Amino acid sequence: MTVRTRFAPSPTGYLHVGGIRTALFAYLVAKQANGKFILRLEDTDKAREVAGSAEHLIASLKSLGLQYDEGPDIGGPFAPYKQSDKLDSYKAWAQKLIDAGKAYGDPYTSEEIQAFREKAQAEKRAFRYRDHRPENSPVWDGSQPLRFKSDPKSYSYHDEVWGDITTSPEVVDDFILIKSDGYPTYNFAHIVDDAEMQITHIIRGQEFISSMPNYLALYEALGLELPIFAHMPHIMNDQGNKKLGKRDGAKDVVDYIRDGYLPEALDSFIATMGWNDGTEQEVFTMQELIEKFSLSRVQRSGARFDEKRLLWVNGHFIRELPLDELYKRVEFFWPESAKNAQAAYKMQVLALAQERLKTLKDLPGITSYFFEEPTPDMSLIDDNKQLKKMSSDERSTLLQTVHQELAKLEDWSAENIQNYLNSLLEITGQKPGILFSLIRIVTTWAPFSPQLNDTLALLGKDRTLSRIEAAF
RNA sequence: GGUCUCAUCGUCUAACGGUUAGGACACCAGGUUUUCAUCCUGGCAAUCGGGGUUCGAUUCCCCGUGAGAUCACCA
Repeated sequence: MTVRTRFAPSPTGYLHVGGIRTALFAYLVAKQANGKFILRLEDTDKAREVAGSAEHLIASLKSLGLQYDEGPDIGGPFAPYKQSDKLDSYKAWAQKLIDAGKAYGDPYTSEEIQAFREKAQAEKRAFRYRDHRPENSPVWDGSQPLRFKSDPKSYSYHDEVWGDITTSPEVVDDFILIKSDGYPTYNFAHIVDDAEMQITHIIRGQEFISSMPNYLALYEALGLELPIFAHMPHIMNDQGNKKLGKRDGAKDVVDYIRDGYLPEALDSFIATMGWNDGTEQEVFTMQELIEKFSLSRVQRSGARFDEKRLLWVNGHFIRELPLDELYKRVEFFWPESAKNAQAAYKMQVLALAQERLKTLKDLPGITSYFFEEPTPDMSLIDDNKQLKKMSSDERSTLLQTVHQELAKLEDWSAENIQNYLNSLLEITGQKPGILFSLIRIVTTWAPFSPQLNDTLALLGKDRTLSRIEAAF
């Protein structure tokens, strides 16, 4: 049997790392079994729907390389992949339940139900709809909610990450199958869809565990075979006291891409929050994730989101990238002033910047002086332990000597510059800490830069000399 | 409150009865004749508490404690 997993978000907003992790795991399970990964839009709550979010969800998945095999925009053998397009199908399944006496119309108004709920609360007992189940419910005409007629009993099932779970009878209740607006609830629709779409693994967030008894009751009533269940622990906010949510400022995953994070870094980082392969490997390529991932090694406790670690993983992947590949990735991250620069020159700049990048967005900050004349910042000299001791005259004299000597240099290669720089130490009688720092600062006016000889070589003789001269 | 669940360095985690409790991030120190980064070396740092079971518990059981999820005509 082909493994078929799905990611089934509701189009009510963006996707943060918690949501994308569920999608990633579902993707990995499908791919490692040579199966299919399906995207299904659960848009049954018209009030909460946010315009454009379906497109945004799709873009988010794609930006992390989670390409699905079937989905609302690309179709597939079980189309449509959008719940609002298949209302008739849910009605047909509901009818089976009605015919079997397993579903009935709910005669109460929501105010009445609210009153029941408050009464139960006041009496400090759990509210259950089925305690108020009407004797003779009206024939369901679609204008009232359709409820499932539950049979309180204990259920046992296996969860790939939580193991064997047994539920108690009191949590089974008469939940709503179809709302009075004609749309099915998640509780009903997802079961119908998963069955129709032949989904083999239900991989979703932990918040659904508590509803499992109701789902199990429904599978039973519908005569459906149980798929494999795997509930993912939540990713927690950085205080570790709550599941990560949009209210805590959980970022949209495409914002990470925009901020210069690599998709492969995000995938590796997200996968290793709550999962590891049992070895000491810390980062994984997508290919490795597909090979090594297993639901049974998914952690049961929620992991906290640690941005510092993400930053490290990202830097790691940036350094691993071949230069020409990195060049393609940074296309939109160059400083303004690099716009008209030659590709070959930019490539050389990038080579020096590569190991310094934590995110692609850092690029302008560490390369701008290769493309434009830097603005002198005297605090760099004043704050330097050694340089601040020199008078400006001494500094000026030293720079003039340096200028004079470097002007003689014919072969402006990094290697030759290094040799020459070394002899300059003898000529001037200065310590490297003073001489090299000074040259570095006046040629870049940046708090840090690559190795001096590389920097000067790339800057070229003319620019180097004129920047030194400007600092006399 | 009911139900379900979780608990190892600050953080992410390894250990499925026997280890000096391992790795990584972060942090600190040193090295790579200047800075930043990289890289290398070293350091700091953990089994929530209490009872059992066992020759031996991070690991199994019980009780606490703390934490999370959920209790909608939301998904």
